Amino acid sequence: MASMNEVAKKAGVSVATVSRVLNNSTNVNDETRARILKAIKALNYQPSRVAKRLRSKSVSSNLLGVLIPDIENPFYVDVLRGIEDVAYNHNYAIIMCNFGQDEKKEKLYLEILQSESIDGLIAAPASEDDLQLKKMVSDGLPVVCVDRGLSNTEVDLVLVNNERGAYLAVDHLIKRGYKRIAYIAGMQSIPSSRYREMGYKKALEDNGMTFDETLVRFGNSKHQSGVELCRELLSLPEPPDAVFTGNNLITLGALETIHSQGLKIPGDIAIVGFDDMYWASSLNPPLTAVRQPAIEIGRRAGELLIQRISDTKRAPIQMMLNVELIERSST
Amino acid sequence: MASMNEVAKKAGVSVATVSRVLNNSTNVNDETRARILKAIKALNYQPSRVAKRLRSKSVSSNLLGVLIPDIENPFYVDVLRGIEDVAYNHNYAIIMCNFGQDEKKEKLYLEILQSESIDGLIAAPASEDDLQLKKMVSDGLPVVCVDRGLSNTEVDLVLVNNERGAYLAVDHLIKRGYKRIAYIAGMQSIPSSRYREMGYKKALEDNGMTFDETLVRFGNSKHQSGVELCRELLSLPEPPDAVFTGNNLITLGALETIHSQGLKIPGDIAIVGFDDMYWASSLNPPLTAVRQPAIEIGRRAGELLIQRISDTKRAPIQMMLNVELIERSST
DNA sequence: GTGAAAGCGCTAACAT
DNA sequence: ATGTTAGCGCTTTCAC
Repeated sequence: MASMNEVAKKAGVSVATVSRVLNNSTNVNDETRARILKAIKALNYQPSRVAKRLRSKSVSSNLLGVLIPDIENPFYVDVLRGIEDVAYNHNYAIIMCNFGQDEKKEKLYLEILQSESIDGLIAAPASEDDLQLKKMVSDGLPVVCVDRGLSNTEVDLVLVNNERGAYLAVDHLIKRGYKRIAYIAGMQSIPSSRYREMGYKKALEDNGMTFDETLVRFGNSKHQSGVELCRELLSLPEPPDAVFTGNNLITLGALETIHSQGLKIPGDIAIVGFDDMYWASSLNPPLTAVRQPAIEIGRRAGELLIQRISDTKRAPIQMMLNVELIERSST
Repeated sequence: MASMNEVAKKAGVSVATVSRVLNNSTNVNDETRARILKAIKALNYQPSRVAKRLRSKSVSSNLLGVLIPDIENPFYVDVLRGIEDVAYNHNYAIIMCNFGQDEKKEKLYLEILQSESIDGLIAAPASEDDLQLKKMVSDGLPVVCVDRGLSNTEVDLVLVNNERGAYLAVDHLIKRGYKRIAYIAGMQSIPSSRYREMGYKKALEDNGMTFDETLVRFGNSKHQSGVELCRELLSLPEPPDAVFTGNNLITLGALETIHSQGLKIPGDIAIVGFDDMYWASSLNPPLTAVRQPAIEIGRRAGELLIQRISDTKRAPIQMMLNVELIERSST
């Protein structure tokens, strides 16, 4: 890789001038610029983003960090796509860190990200009380959270009205006549799991139904937890007649259990999941689900971040996007 | 962020010594080391990976690039997870670039990756003739390809026997009595699409069936192409009685079309897809599919890459992993 | 066993 | 309009 020095030599100018044509581009003779451009072309020169980043924290070095809990979850894949969309348009590269719901891994990744001198970070932290992340925020790193925020810390945040989404799902189930509605939740430490629980309870309450705590189970947000918790629920003396699942992966897991037991949906048991998938209509049966606009969440987060990078002072904003219930045939 | 200089000052030594305890760790007085370690702790010091990278190409700076065609495709997500697994274990961070089957985007990403001074790259290039990537390889960047290689260029490559996978699928269909078997392929420029076509043809031939070119359609490897090409096929004067789909996304798209037309699977039409998904048993109907060990592909590629980084000379190796046909109920 | 100093590729004063 | 130079944080000779 040719360096700026070589370009300068070839064009018979100093590195400063080369840097000028590459950046501000003001104040440089047309003829000189042409010569430099020619040298750049000839040497196939590409500026080193690394040197640039090392040199100045002040100037944007075009690197973003993305920290997500589980790349297996299609929801986060979509969020990622949204982010990537805007990153690409602004010439940012992305360091992607998937911590797989593992806090130790998250910690290491946060360190790496910091050590890489990223310009900004989009994160869905494992916990609201993540000290390390909080510190990075207070140290001035531009951060925007998605899906979950940080307690007692002002950060940009984009998410969805989780309580409302759950309410929609459970209320729908009740209106269809289901009486024993279970909730298979994700990790209890994740705020969205708890907001969804609130929506679940509220729907029960508003419809004059009593809350039965044996019907709600928290897991680890992964596929396998859906499989197992659903199995537990079904083997209850008085099993549920409907289940509301806390995310994509759990839904798929629960479906697996239900099918393996030869149960009919919705004849024997109904199901509505949090998180829609475009192929949900090809599931058996077509799945009724609460849809979050995942790609848009990612896009908004990306825009917010890029904006914050250039304006560190702006007050943190919190965007709550709409959810909707997509009714298909599983209820 | 504290710098090495500050640590040195605090410990009353020179940066060289600090660097020593951080790296080789040879030849440094125990008492001095203790003092330095203490200073590091006190300042919460973390070495800058950026400075390290800038300083020496010789020493590993722990950054890997991953270039994939489509993060929406669960196959690549799994490959990515495999890579990430081994990267994490070796303290490498990953710059993830998803070019979405767009060659222009791929080009830009390749430039960025180079400019970031990555230690190595895992790529599934858009084309076998990717000049830019070939150049990076010949310039000495450690590269391992997954899913698709590079023509006339020696690179490590890990993939699957695509021809065999397709053969398995189509032969299975024929043995079940299907007569008009269509193939909805991905992009024709992707080698795997063509190898799968070869397997398709071979199975036909081995079973004494004639090849009908109206039954094979190439698309862009995305979901929508599955939807549309399946629709075209179904509206043929003499529609197929079975379809073999070229990847995950296409399968889901085809399923969507079949369901929307109210057709029964496998009564009206059978389907077997390339690429299995763990939730394929929850599809309607449970899908028969050719399984590639995606996570393992990623893991192997990661190992190969890390190995190559430390030994640039080793002869390129090509790993072909096994595929298997998972029979469920869609045929 | 430890320090001084050069230099990786770049930007940003400051000079001219 | 262009050049000189310091310095970002680190590794690595070469001295001592």
